Amino acid sequence: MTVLETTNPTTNSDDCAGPRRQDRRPDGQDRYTISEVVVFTGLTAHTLRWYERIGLMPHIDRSHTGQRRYSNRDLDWLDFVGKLRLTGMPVADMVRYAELVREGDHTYGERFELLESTRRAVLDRITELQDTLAVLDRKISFYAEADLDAGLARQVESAR
Amino acid sequence: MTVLETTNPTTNSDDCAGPRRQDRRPDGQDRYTISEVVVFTGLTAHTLRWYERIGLMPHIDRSHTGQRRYSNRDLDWLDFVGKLRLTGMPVADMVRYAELVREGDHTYGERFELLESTRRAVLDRITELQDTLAVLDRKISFYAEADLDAGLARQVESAR
DNA sequence: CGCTTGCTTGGAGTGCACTCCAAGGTTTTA
DNA sequence: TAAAACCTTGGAGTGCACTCCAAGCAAGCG
Repeated sequence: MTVLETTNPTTNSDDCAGPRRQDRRPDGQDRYTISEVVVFTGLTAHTLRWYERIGLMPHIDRSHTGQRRYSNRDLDWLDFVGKLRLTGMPVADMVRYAELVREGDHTYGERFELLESTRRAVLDRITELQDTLAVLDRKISFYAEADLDAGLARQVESAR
Repeated sequence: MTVLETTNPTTNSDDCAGPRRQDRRPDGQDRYTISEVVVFTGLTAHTLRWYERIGLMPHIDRSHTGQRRYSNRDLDWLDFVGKLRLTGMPVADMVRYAELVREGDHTYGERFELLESTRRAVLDRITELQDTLAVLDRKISFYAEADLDAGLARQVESAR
C-alpha cells in the first residue's frame, strides 16, 4: 500500500511553530523536490501543482525527466503568497499580482496599489474583529456571571 | 418580468453604515415579514430560510397562512449570528451553539467554552493579521521607493 | 376581479479553494 | 535488480456557504 501525497495537515513535523524552516540549502544547490517544498511551506503537493496551473507561480524549473525542482527564490515567493493568503486575499487577486510581477518593472505602480488596498482591507478587518471581540466579551462575561447565579440568567440574557 | 429575491448586496439602502437599523417596532407588534428582515440584516431571503433549515434559527412564528413572521428576539439573534459570522466561525459551530441554547440553561458551561475558544481564535487572528500587515508594509515601502526612482512620485504622495 | 408583487417548498446549482484519482514513469533503498 | 517510495498529468470530486429555480399559494391595490 502506497501512501503518496500526504493529506493530513498535522503531519507537518513542525508542531511548535516558529521560523525553524528546516534547512534551506545555499543558492546554487537549491533544487528542492516537491515533497521538500511541502515540508517548507505546509502546503500539499496537490496545492503546489495547482498554484502552478492557475498561474500563481513562475515557471518552476524541471529535472531532465520533467520533475519539479524548486529554488530558494520559489520558496521566498511561496512565503509571500502565504502571507497574502493570510490576509484573506482571493486567489484570483494573487494570480493578478503574479502576472504583474511577470510583466516586469513597468507594473510597479499597479502592484503598489494592489498591496495598498490589501493593506487597507487588513486594517479594516482588524477593526472589525476588535469590534466583534467586544460583543463576544460582553456575552462571555454574561455567561461568567450566569455561572454564579444560574437561575436568573435566562431573563438577563433576553434583556440583553 | 418579476424581480423577486433581490440578490445584489449593494441594494441594502444602508450604504452609510452605522446602527441606523430602519425602524424596529415595539415588542407586541414585532411580526416582520422575511423581506423586512432582509432590510434589517442585509442577508438575503434565501439565506434566512436556509439558516432556518439547518437549525441556526429557533422556530420562526408563522402567519395563519404559513408565512414567516420574525420577532424582535429573532432579530437580536440574527445580529448575534452576524457577529459570530464576522469572527469566521463555521456555520456548523454556530448551529451547535444554537442547539445548546435550545437545550436550555444546563448548557451554560458548554456555551461559555464555545464562546471562549472563539474569543481566543479571534485574538489569534488579530495577531496573525498584524504580523501580515508588517510584511505588507515592508513590501509597500519597497515599492514606494521604487516608484520614486521611476519618477512616479506623484502617485506615492497621492496615496498618502 | 384581476394584476402585480411577495412568500412558500424541496432540491438543484454556483464559486471558491482546494483535494483526490488513475495510470503510469522515476528515484532511492536493500 | 527489484521493491518501495516518489513524481507526473488532466480531469473529476469535495466541502462550505450560500444562491437560485419552478410551481404555486398569498396579499395589497385600483
